[in-house]
Amino acid sequence: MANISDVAKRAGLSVSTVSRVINNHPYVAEEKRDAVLQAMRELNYQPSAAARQMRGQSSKIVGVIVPRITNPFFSYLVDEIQQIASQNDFQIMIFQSNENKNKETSFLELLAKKQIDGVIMCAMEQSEEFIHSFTKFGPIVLCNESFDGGLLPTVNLDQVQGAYMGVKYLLEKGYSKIAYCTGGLFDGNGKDRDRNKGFNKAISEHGIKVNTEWLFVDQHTIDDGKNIARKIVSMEYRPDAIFTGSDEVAAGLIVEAQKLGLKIPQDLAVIGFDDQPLAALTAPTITTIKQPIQELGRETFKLILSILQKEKYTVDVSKLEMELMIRESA
Amino acid sequence: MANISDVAKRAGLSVSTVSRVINNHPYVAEEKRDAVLQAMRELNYQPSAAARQMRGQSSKIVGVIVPRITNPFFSYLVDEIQQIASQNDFQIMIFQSNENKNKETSFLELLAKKQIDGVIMCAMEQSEEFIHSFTKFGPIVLCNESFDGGLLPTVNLDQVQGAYMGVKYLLEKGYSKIAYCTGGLFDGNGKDRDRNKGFNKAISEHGIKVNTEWLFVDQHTIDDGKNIARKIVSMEYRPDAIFTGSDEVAAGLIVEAQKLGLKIPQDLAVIGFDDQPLAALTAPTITTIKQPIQELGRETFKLILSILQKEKYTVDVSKLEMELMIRESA
DNA sequence: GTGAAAGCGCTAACAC
DNA sequence: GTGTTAGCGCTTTCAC
Repeated sequence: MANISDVAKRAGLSVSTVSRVINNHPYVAEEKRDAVLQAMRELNYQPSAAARQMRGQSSKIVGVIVPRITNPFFSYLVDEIQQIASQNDFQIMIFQSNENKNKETSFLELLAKKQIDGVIMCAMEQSEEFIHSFTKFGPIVLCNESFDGGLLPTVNLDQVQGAYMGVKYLLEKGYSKIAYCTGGLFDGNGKDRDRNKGFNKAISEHGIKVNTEWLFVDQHTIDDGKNIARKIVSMEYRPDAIFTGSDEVAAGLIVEAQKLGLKIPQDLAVIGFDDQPLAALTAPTITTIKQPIQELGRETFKLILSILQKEKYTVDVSKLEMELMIRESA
Repeated sequence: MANISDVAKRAGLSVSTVSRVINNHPYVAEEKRDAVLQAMRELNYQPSAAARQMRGQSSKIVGVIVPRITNPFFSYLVDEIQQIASQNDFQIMIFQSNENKNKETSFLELLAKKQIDGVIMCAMEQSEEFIHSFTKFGPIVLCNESFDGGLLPTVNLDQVQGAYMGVKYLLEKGYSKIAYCTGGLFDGNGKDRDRNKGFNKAISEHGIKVNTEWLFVDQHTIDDGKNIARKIVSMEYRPDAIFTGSDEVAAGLIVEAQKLGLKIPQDLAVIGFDDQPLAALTAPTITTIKQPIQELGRETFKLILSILQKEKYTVDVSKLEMELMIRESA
């Protein structure tokens, strides 16, 4: 593999001139620039990323941490981030934390090792302080997640509004015995606390109370949804609607509930979250909250890019609105 | 950020000794090793990946090219590859070719730039010779795709058998007017040629002929499936079953065909491919061919790892069997 | 067993 | 405008 001095020799010039050409520096005579370009072509020269990194401290790679890439929300998000990164001449390195603290840490260490320039976190396991301590090695931006401390730059969708919108829709349609299901816990901190807030807001505005028996926490999968269906069917006093916080859970719930004799939405209205493709494929199709994934990905990447380039960038929040997709399940 | 000589100074030893410790070389006195380890800890030292790469020529990153990560088949495959890579202390870099030759090329160039050690290709756009020309920079392994030339090491599932299995099942159930849908073209070369072969084999063994009107090529998405449903409904002479080669296409087809008044499977039996989660969520649920994605990912990574480490590895083909998942749509 | 020193390929002062 | 050269942080001979 040819290196920079091979090119210099071939072009009859010095390595610095070659370097200038590679890096698009001004003040190189047109003809010499051409000579260098020609030599590069002839030798099939590719600058070594490793060497450049070592000098320039930049790898042109941004890391992206997701809980699991097989979750369509994240695969679409990663898709979007990758597209815009590639437009900006960056590669992305995807990492699945699998909700495991140590895995997350080992990935953050790539920042310290200078293998990546920055990290976009779409999931966090460690504490805010711990994660923040890695910012001395490079920028870390949170995507669709946040810490209360506000130590880290964040691009967030309005989850309060998302949940509020869905629950309010149910209430306005006349449902009043609303069950609620979340991927997190039903408390004031932790994951999905904003959605909890939105749910509570809609409920209390309507002057009704939360029935704690109808609260399902830490629910994520299709199978979780099926389990919920079984539980609901076995209840004496049943909810007439459920806000699930996940299309997968909603799908499993719908399939199983119908198998057990419930009519959707007559006996039980169901609202999902994300507007995944499957939401339009079940029978009945799923009414759901659509998150602006594309804009979320774009804004997040633009934000980290601006930090990397030491520019200022203000996230355009107006693009990040949730949308209620009304279908058949509610 | 501390570097190797900071560590050396702190430990009162030379950089070479530190380097030996980092790389687990023998012949380092126990106490000195401990001193080094201690100094590393105290300084919070992380060896610079860039510098190591430049010397050692290895980045511990394997690239993976997929057409699109949002396709569940590929997100599950990538998931699996990532898990096993991480067990072997490798990172993976995912790249979406989006069926675009230039994008593919720009990724292969990362090999030349030594940014990645090897490439797993789950999709190919350029010619076999062109891709093969990059192997002088590092190993390239094909995953679930192949070229006829056999220039590149490949891990393949038996697609002939997969399609044969599905079509034969339809024939044995008494369907005889079989439509066929493929993501590639219906020819002897190109993508999905093996599935075509399997389809032809089953059909001709049964002594029937292919009706070219019932052939749908280049079909991938849910919407494609819906279109096919409309076309079939508008036909005077309709097929009574269809092998789709994709769960997404099958799902779209099922939803739309029912909307148009067809009964599935009575009027039209449908077989998908992949056994994606959605196959169990539609009504009726989808009979489909399950590919051993996990094993495919594992074997592919093991193969490229063995080449990287200059060891011999023979792919265990017995693990790579397709499976017919019988549900309701056929 | 350990250390000194020569690079790996590149960039960026600095000198001309 | 262009060339010379000193490192970036690391590994690896080669002496000792």
